[in-house]
Amino acid sequence: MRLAPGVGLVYGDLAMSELPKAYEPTEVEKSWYQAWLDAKCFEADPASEKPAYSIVIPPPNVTGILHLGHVLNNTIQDILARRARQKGCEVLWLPGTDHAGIATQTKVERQLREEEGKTRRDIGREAFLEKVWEWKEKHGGIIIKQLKRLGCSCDWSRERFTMDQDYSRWVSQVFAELFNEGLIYRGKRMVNWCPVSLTALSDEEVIPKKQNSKLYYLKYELVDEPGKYLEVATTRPETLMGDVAVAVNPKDERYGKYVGKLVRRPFPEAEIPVLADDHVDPEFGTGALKITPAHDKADFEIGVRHELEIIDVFHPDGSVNCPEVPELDGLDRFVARKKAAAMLEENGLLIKVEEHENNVGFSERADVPIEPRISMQWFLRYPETERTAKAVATGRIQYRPTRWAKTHANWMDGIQDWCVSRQLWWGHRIPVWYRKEKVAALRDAESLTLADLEAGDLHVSEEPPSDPENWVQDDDVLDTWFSSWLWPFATMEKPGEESDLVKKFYPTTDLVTGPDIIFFWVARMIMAGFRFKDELPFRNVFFTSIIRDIQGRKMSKSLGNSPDPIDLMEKYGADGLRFGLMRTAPIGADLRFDEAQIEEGRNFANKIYNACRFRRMSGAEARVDFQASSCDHLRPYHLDILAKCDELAEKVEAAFADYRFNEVGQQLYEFLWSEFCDKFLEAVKGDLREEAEPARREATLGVFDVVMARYLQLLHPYMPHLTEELCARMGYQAKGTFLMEKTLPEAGLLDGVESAMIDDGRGRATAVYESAARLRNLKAEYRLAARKDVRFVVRHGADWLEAEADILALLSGAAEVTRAEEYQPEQGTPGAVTSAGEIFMPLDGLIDVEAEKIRLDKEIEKNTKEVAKSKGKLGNEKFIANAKPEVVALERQRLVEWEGKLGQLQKMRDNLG
RNA sequence: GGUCGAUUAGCUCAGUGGUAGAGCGCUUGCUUCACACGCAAGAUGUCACUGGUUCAAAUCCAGUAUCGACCACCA
Repeated sequence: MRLAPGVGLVYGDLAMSELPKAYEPTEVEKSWYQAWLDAKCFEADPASEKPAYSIVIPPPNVTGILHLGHVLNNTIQDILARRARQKGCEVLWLPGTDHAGIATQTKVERQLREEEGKTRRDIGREAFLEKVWEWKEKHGGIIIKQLKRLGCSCDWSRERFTMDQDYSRWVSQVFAELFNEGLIYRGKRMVNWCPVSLTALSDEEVIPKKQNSKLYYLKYELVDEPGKYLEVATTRPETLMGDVAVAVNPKDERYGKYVGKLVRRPFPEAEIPVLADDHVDPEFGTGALKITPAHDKADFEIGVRHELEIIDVFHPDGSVNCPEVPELDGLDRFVARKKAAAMLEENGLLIKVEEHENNVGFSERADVPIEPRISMQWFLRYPETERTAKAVATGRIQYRPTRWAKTHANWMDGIQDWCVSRQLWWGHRIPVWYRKEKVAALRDAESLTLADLEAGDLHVSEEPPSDPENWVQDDDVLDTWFSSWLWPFATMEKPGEESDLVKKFYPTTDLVTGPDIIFFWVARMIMAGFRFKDELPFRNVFFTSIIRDIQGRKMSKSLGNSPDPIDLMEKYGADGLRFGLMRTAPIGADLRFDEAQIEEGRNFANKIYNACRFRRMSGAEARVDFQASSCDHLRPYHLDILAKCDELAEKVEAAFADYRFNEVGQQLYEFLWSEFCDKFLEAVKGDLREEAEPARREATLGVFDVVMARYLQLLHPYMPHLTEELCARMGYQAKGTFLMEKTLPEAGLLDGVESAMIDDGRGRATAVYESAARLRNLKAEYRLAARKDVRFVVRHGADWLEAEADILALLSGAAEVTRAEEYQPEQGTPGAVTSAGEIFMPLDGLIDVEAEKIRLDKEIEKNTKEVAKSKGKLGNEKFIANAKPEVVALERQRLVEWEGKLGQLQKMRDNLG
């Protein structure tokens, strides 16, 4: 049965008291999400008068599936968005997905291989791209659906994709603009080449990994002095065919005499020079370095300095390309390594092999060692680096935690040009066309310049040439991040027109993302924002924790240690998952995921649900108009919980202001469980019975409702579905309206109530709660915890004792609590000194006098220690002089309490003889 | 090698000068008319180590150890 949104959404006409004992989130969550969508609650109105609040989602890979990192990240964004709505903002949370060049293409290629046994080249560019689009249509919606399941309040009417037509136009236009400015250029450079994906990669896509390698010591014969050798050490003997020199440090006295001489490269045989270069470390290996400019970044630079030849000995796929050495030609580079070493050994040129740990750069996607390789690529010299560095350094863009600003600064400091071209097909094709008859020359040109453009041989623009038959487009596509860096504004408007959306919502307010993509994305977005909108793209960046497994390992598919969030949601509810994760997620440190945390979230949802269920058993009509200031029957427990609720609102506000999401969660948890349920509800339980005095009953129902209604609103950003459900079901929210759209009132629940009355009530409530705990403890010590017939007798009781005696009895599980100032306890009667008075538990001889003596002695000892400690402090002149006045006052008060209690305990003890 | 971070109960984590905390787990007792996804009571800590500053340090400073991240790398 599906009713109108607002009331009885899921459980139909069942009264709350007839509901299942345990909260069942699944259906509730789905129904409310649909109700919000139907009512267009998430849609942003650029024409709104309200202050703007905006976030753009870090777009997940279009074919990706939800993992815990997404859950954490998007829950935080949803909390921010929902909280902003409650604070009266017009909220735009703009969602979308990223085409994720290599990742997606790799998946489709794998499918093609598995299903049809073909490669992308077999079917051609056009057919392949069709397949990718098909794949995107089929799998692209998954992560979006999963985000909806989580409860994300994104404006789905504005969902974007980095390969949408308008978005693509932005990418091309930006490319053309930067080319015209000379910031984008084409050149033959040493790049990180992935031999599996067959494309160049940016430095950021290379992951250094520690490897146990071998260091081969080999020797080159001196041409002039046959029989004499120069020894070198290398981890890569398979590149030997590309060696064009041996380098030594100019300061190295051992080798000075060899500089300028020739040595013999064994295969293919050649004479190569020995030269001096500062880069060489005399301490490492033999102090002599073989130079392979084609396959090592440092060697390449040495090669440039000494004008050496570049000999590429690999095919793009990493196999050896060296017909002169048929033994190695065609072998995979790792096979060739062993073979080359064996060949050296046969010739007596291998001296020794040592175990050696070194760092090898791996391709992020394909997870194989990258091959440094010379190739023709497009590069970008970053724009606006100074403004970007400054904006972060000065805090104009606020990084949280702030220490990431330093990481940002370090990267900006040593920033290298960005290789933006990829030899892939899935992505934004580089918007460069070569005139047909000149294409060969232009493609091989060492550089392309504006002169080529002016000569009409080159076309660089977001618009294809009008006479396409005369042109050939560049084969490469752009790095995925070359589109992502435009995300904050390219999602909001078409190129060349300022949209209402941008006017209202740009720059965005908060960005929530992982610190692992500061370089990939965050820093680049700032540069793009400055360059193309002349404005920073966001004001705050909140970096989330990285989620690890319980052993501290990164979550990864291959380890199988990454729980499926959908399973967790089915088991614990989306709200349970959200709350459990948020309550423990540390700010600024890694999070070790433990499913027990999520279970806690579910249990918490159940607790709230049951508190409401309990309330509903006492009548369906909600007292939403209840005013504490005009109620004559407020009891201490009412005042206490109302005050705590107001305090909660303040604490939550303060924690939100600092983005301390775990603290918000903790405060919400403690209030409901420890204060509201354990104390308040237990104290006023009797008032909810039908036979209770009507005025008391009304007051308690009223207080319950206003506190719960306010509480649910405060909790809403964390547990949106549950709170919406309960507000509807409890009648706190009028039919057809939504909690999620309700503004958070500024007024406190106790506004208008005299503060003296509040203080008096809270004092009593606190005394009752504390005393009850002390009495329960006393009962438990005498193994009477379960007995309900215990009577307590109070001496020197507080003046309000009679008024609260029934509650004290209820909370301590006693038959009654009575005042008797002249009471003389029998020898051995256990007792406790509490803020409500000296309370005895007469047991008519059941108690062992000696046992009670021991118990009291222990307590006296403890109190004596505290008194001594406190006296020591207060007797210290420097403490009095230096400590804050309130600290001293607190200490004085404490001492008085300890001393009073100690005296009373002492008297009790004396009575026992 | 450089930078940054972490080290608090068996576990996951709060706590940032002034009485060591939460949840889970553990022990004991409760089928108490909201909740066993629960209630009550309890045990468990040289706050990594060594110095220093201070009347007072888990908290501030310096150093040490261990773990981790990032950056740069010696082939």
